[in-house]
Amino acid sequence: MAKPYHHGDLRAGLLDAAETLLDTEGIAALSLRAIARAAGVSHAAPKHHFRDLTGLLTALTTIGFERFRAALLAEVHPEMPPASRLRALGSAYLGFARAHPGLFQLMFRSERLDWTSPDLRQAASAAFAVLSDIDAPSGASAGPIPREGLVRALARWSFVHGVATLWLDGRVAAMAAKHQQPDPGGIVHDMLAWLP
Amino acid sequence: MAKPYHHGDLRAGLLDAAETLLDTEGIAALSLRAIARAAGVSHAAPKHHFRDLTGLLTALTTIGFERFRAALLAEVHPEMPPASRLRALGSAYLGFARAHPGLFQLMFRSERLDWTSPDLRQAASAAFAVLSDIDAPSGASAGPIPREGLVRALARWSFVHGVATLWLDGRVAAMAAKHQQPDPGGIVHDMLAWLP
DNA sequence: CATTAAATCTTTATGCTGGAAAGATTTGGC
DNA sequence: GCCAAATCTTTCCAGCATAAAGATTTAATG
Repeated sequence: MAKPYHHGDLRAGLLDAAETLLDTEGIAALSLRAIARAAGVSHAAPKHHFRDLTGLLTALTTIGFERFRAALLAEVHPEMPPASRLRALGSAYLGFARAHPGLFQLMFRSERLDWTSPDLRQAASAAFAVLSDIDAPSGASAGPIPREGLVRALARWSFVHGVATLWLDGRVAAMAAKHQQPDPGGIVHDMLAWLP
Repeated sequence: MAKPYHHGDLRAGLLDAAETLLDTEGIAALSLRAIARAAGVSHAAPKHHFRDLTGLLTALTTIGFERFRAALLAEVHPEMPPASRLRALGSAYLGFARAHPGLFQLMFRSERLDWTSPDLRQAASAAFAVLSDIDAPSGASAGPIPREGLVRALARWSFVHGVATLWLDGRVAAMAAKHQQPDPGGIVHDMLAWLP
């Protein structure tokens, strides 16, 4: 039996291939042609499912934000005291960044995303809501937060995000080496004590 | 008088052209050919001054880190009380990111840099030293910092860097809009109060 | 000053990329 | 069974990075 003309579920196949490629070869290897090759189709086939490379990466990133949100929610439980919730959330944020560095880069530092996509916006917004709703985790995210709370939430987010970014970029390791500290991972863990 | 065969100082000309292109067209427009065109030479001319595009961008980024360091040092004065120094430094960090977003992106989120370059490493290290030396600004950066201080310094750095990153990416504005707050810049400013 | 070596820039070529257009094949509605 | 739509391939164009070879200018040496 030769390869059938129709793939079956090329859309999912392309997203799968893209993620595998992202994990194995890194973000720079994410070309439309390479993804199509990995999925076993011609380089023009993706056109019918995604407008262009940006469209494909935007879809993949949307999935990434959904997984990110799930990873955060999995670590936060309503019965936890607020301080523990905060620590758990920060730890989950860093854990996701470390477990899926390629996806994390795509989500936060890619210039090839279409941020006008409603799906992407919604997924990203839902993930970030987990962070800002930490003081009221009982689904009270209906109304807008007052300015003070927003500033606090953004400060927390900035801190954890900064840690994740500098860590993934190897700055923490470089700094630790420079000051003769052997355990960058432990340092990152200790940094969470400074979470606002 | 026709265009002379030799440029005179093509190395500086290319770096100039690259920075102009970065400021006007954004980081995505930084192709070797576009830079060469802007400098008025053939696309193979840069080869003699930089090994490849990575080499050129690495040199430009090195300059960026030197300017970054100068911008930080310009705002910090020994006679300031430590708390003021900290605030001033954070403010200068954000100010640089806002004033030179393209350069900032190149410095912190580009995959096309050669981090084995001694020049780049030295420039980056010197810039970061301004941040970690804040508690002892009198040039006492000779020896390594103890672990506690390193964690604290990295925490501060992570926070400011996270703020800058989320700000430049438009997340602060998006979050502010979602919660009906009109002034993202003011929010960013207020976030600095949470600096560890 | 003349000659030669080195430095600098251009031309040419290869192979990758994204994207558009047109053709081939299969599926599904009628 | 037939036609339209969906899906995939082939072909084509332009831009990119990089390498190699050639042209031109500068500099060094005698």
